[in-house]
Amino acid sequence: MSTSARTGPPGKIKIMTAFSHLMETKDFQSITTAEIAGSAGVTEGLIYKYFTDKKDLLHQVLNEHFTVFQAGIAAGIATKQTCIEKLEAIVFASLDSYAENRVLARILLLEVRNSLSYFESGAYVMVRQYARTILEIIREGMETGEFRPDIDPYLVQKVILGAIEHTCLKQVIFDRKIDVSAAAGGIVDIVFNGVTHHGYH
Amino acid sequence: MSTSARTGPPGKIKIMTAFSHLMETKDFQSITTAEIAGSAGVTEGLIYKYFTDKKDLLHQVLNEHFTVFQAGIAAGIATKQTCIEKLEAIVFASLDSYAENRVLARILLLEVRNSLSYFESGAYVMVRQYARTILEIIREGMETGEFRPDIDPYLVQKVILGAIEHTCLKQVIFDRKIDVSAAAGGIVDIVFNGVTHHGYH
DNA sequence: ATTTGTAAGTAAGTTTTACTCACCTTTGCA
DNA sequence: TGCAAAGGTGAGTAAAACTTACTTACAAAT
Repeated sequence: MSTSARTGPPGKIKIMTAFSHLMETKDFQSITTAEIAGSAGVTEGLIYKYFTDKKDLLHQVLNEHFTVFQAGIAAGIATKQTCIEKLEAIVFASLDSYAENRVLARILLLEVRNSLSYFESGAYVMVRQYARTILEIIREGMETGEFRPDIDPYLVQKVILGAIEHTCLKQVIFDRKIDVSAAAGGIVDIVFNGVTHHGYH
Repeated sequence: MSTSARTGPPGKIKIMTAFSHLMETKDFQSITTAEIAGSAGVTEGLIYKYFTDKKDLLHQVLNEHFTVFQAGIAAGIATKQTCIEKLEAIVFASLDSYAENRVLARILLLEVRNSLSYFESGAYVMVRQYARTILEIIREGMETGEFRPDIDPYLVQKVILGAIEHTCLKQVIFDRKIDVSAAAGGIVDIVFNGVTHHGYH
């Protein structure tokens, strides 16, 4: 939970932790640089010593949170053997991270997408890596025969990512709880088995 | 394509069309009120005669686009009989609308979520209605036996909505084309049939 | 020990931008 | 014809993001 900004001078760490804390209750737009500086106990100008932009601060804080997120995902799939189990673990770990870390979820799902600079940031590189991990598991599953050979792996990836994100969206926006187990189980059931009856093909 | 802001005085229409046009190439944040006014051929103050806020302008423009979107959805499902067909039509029509109207897609998928005022706007009421339509079709399908009775309809709704949105996301951000038919077909195939093999239950 | 170079931090601007307000102008209509 | 109301203007304001010139701490090298 607590932002461990190990790297950098104390001023930078104070700014990042203060900002991250403010993001728990307010949206990015309505947090002012004066507020960040005041809350961090530094002067406003110092922000621009370490961050090119207010948005750069946002992206660096996201980067930090996402690093922890990535580690959680990696730990979640480490012991799993089958691709089905791996994807289950990723869905669960993702939902769990968003549920546990609302700042991460809010930044990633609500705040960064609107500006192009995000897609040039280091944080986005990590997000791409995360998405690629999912894609590769799907591909592997198609090779091993766990998954149908006639599906488009990119599309499956998008369905899974979209399902994860959309499941959290309302909860993140309105500060509601997420039943992680139920949601994760439900999502993988739908994506793996489909919603129609089968057995009579 | 062209924004038909039938309602209201000419100044209001000019502002909305100008803003909508600007949204094709720039993101909300980087469009200034001066730019909007200049592009519309009116004075800056007039914006605040018809819109409480810059964001209110965004929401009203979204409202307008979404009205057309809704009509497209309604037309898409009108002739369909089964729930499966209806959902297919909705997925197709949604993807098609986002592909055809990038401004709608960008506002809805990238720009509005970050502020709470959106969720109090009239545009959001329409979006909720759209989501509810999907939910009701799923429920109906469960009753008729088209869909499994043991699924969570809310979750299915979120998977479908998430899949639609995430499929468009990259394309909307990076201005790429969407193969609507392929994507729609792929999504419904995954959600209806699942990605694993079946027949041996 | 003194110099020196650099990183950390400050404080007072500047500029931009969303938004306001007092004031004109046109138009329908009693 | 008068006049209220709606449409529209333009100068001004406040706030917030960002700059810049400056000071302080501090480590290493001479």
